[in-house]
Amino acid sequence: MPELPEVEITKRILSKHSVNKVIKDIEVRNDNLRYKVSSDFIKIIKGSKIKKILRRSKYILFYLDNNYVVIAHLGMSGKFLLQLNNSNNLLKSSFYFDNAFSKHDHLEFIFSDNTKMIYNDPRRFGFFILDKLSNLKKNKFLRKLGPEPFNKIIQKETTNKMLKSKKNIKNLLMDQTFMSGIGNIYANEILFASSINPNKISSNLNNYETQNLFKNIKIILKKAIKLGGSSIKDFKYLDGKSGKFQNEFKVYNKENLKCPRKGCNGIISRVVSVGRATFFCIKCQK
DNA sequence: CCGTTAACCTGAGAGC
DNA sequence: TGCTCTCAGGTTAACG
Repeated sequence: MPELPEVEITKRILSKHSVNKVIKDIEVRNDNLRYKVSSDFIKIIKGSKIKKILRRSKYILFYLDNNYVVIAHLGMSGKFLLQLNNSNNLLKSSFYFDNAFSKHDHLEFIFSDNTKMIYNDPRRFGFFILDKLSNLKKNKFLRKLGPEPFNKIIQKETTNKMLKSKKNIKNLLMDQTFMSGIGNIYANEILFASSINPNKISSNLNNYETQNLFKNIKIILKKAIKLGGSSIKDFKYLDGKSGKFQNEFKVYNKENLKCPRKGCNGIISRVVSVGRATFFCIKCQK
């Protein structure tokens, strides 16, 4: 489902409702996620309190008071639902399908105040693993992640890496070891904003293009977070509201439409690169 | 080491 | 209606 902005929004909403709650019990309805939910998952978590929830790249980290951290990834279709005490309805506090499929509610975290946090994931590409707080930096998944896009001090180092890469720039942006958090939608939108052709080989970018690209990475992601992320298909969040950034898409899913750039009357093309739909204007993205 | 491909999985929508 | 086909916000093992 989600890229950095959507995961950030999910994290914020979960933080608001689940921090400082004690996990009374966990019901694992289906442990067959991308990685099998470990057999001691319940044992270790049960009775602990969620101290804080952070995001790293597209991962959500639940810091427990027993020195363990739950590392969750939402894959393509994962989402959280919250069931609050004072309501019979699920608070639509994360991305969900309107006709939520209870058959894909795989994990249910039951808090001591009887509110619930449910993990729903039709495609089951998401996963939950546990690690000790002291081991977090060495964690198999977290250790290979590239820097967060908002990290100011890494730009020089990242630029050097970019100028050495023979990958095309779109695939590089989506490479989580290069920089973490950008997925298919935002890679397309960032490159349009930067007037760079997604097929351009990274090492061929000039100084202006790299500077401009870094600037637009921050602008686009910040704007997306501000607008509550992108809700495509019928994903919604927070009391049934949708994210609003999908209304700002310039090229994603805009095949054959007119290029929205002022003065450019090109047509948006769709090509497939590394198995992912790539949208761009051949006229103004060089 | 590097870059690309296939695979993991379910559901929606298009076309017949 | 129902079948088949394609596509979907991600990651990674395996391959050349």
